[in-house]
Amino acid sequence: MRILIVEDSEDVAAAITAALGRAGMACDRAAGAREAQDYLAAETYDVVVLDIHLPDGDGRTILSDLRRAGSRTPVLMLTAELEVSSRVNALDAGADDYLVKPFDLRELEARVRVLGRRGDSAGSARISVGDLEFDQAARTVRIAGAAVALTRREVSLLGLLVARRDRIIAKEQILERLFSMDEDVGLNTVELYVARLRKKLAASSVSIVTHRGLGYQLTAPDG
Amino acid sequence: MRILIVEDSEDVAAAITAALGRAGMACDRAAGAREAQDYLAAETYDVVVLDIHLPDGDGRTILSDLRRAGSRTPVLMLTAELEVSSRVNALDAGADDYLVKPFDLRELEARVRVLGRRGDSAGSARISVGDLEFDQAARTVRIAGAAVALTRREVSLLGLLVARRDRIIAKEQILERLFSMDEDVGLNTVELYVARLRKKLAASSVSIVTHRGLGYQLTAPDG
DNA sequence: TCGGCGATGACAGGTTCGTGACAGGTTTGG
DNA sequence: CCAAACCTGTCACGAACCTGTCATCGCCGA
Repeated sequence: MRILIVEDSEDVAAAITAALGRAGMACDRAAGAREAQDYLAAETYDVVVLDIHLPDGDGRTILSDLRRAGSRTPVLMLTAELEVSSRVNALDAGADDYLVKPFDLRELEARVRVLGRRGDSAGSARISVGDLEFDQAARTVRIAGAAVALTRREVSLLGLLVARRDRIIAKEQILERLFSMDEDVGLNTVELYVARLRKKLAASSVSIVTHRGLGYQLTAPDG
Repeated sequence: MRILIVEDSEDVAAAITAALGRAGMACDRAAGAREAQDYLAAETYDVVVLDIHLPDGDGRTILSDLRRAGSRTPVLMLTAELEVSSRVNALDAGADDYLVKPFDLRELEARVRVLGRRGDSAGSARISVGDLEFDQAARTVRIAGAAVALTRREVSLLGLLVARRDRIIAKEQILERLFSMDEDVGLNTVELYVARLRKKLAASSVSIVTHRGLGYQLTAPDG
């Protein structure tokens, strides 16, 4: 899951990045309105976390520009004000959700996850494919009921594959969803994690199929 | 378990904090309505103890705001009035329980504990995992029938783990549930208590598994 | 058969955890 | 009221583990 955080405060941005990163989301951070516009033009994000107050502009402007451009990317607004008016403003401008500062990081994480799921058609937090059960919230994986130990990155990768089962995902897409911008990582890394995941899922009925030049695909027999 | 106490009287608040603290609950205190709103926006609580009479507003207002915002956090109201009307008011506004002042602190503790359990899916006050029995009310732990001496913090930690057995709990989550706002404690402390708990539970069949970068998980063989 | 993409073992670096020792604070018991 | 015992949280250091790069080899498709 790829997240853009638009927030001028260094500390707040770092805290959000850390929390979401721990939840397996790849976060890019823009410190201002202009930077945010650039990122949004260059990349596709699953969710945008947008501070309403920015040094070089208003978050609502970014939001309405984004919507005018036809983007439906879910946006969660951060507002410092408690007034009803500002939250009505935010929702009117096209935000999907809002949080009032100061907020609980876990709540932010939960809401971001909810928004991120909106994009996928997969609704539930617990998904089964073949004899494999994937619990997104608990970040646990079971094969025929038996727990499998995965690392953070492996869980993230499996989450991607499970969310788009039977569909082919390009390696570049996986890279983008797994790593943030400032993690300069080679494409080979994706192959590596696919290999590691395959090894750990060897006992399962699902398998990760390679499509040369296209990407990877998670499949289950009869599925 | 994380508790918010909204009470203007210094003495009463201190007494409640002490009593609940002794029972292993991490308590924050808000002296007024405004402060309460801020806390509620910033943190997630397992239970809110809410005085109906506040210097800068009515507790029922806070409550109905909270419910309108979609929160299901259990709320226990404190009321000085004996009339039926006020208790109906409280429950109508969305309170889960109420107590009439003056009240017995032990009764308050018991009711708060009951409300706290509502949030976890774990219904009973006595839970067993493997050969381990955990009694939340008495705060006692037994391994195959033999009592184990745990400190307050150790019991709280174990309670968290037991309530979410088999699920992975992030270290940050544990920290938030174990300590209140004004206890500024490092993440390392969680690791420490996990270590201490492991030592004391060495004789048990359950074990606390570390998932690097993800959190801890309580497991029992065959289950 | 050839070119190139993907798979995989080995490894170094960095991060996260585990744990003993210690100091401050609190409770307990006399 | 004092002292002893105990609970608490910090620090520091070492160990374990995760991560990503490299290099090599296999395998697919043309």
